Amino acid sequence: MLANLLLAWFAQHARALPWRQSRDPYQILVSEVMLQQTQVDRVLPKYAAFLATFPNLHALANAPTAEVIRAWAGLGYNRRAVNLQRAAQQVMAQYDGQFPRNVAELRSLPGIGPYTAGAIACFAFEQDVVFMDTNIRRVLQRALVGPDLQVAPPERQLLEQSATLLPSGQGWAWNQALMELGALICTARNPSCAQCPIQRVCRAYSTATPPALPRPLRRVAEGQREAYHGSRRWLRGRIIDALREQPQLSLSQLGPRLKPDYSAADEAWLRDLVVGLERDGLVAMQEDRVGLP
DNA sequence: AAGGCGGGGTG
DNA sequence: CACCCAGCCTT
Repeated sequence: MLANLLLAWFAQHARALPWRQSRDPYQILVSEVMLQQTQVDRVLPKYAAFLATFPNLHALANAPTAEVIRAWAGLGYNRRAVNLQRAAQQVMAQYDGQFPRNVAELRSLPGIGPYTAGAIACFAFEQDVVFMDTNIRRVLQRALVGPDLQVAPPERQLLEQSATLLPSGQGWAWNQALMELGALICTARNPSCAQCPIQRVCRAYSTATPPALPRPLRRVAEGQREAYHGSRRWLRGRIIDALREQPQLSLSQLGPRLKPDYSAADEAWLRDLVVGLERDGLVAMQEDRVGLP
């Protein structure tokens, strides 16, 4: 019953997202990696541009890594760009350019974990496999367990239930629909239970507690708003951004772009950041100059 | 089992 | 501000 309700709703309300129109494993791979911890709305414009620049596996595998990192601007988690290209290169080298179809082999590619391997097997090759992401987890927990997300069943258990509920031959629609419901209706905050197609069979709905009262207004602490600004993560992002514009920079050129009062005494600090980026394959250093690889 | 990794949007 | 977002990798 749950599956029937969910799939009927999905057939009516699914967004026409570009990666849903494709079964090309390369295009699916690109979309899934971009969507790791990144919202659909932010991915959409980058996705089209990326595929225009790197239309197929061959183009991506053979591109300068610097170009791939540039195409990743605005998406965050820049290591994903490096791993995506390495995955493309590995498919070319180890699989003769033909994507492996099973989850275990997909899982061996860099940057492809349990979720993405399942998603490619399902969304590109239309296999009846189950996997977990933040939307599927929340939807299944609410529907099958109840409203309290604090008492989380083991991941394995939710996956088993998903596999049991999955209508044979419709894995693609089942997983897409779970994720779509989580994105549009069964949201983390303020879910739209009134519009929910599965409310009749949802444990969280039948035992739903009234919506929490609005939080008391916090005092706006203007002074201490920034914890992220100036952090290591932020600095790494600034370095990559600078190198997207300027192919090569010396440390003494780079430093002032991160820290207005940069001096020679800061070089060890800056070098540590650069070494970290180098280890991630995001920059290359030669002599005293830094650049995208 | 934790922490690191980007960046922007939302309540 | 705290939280959220189609996770993955290293330690």
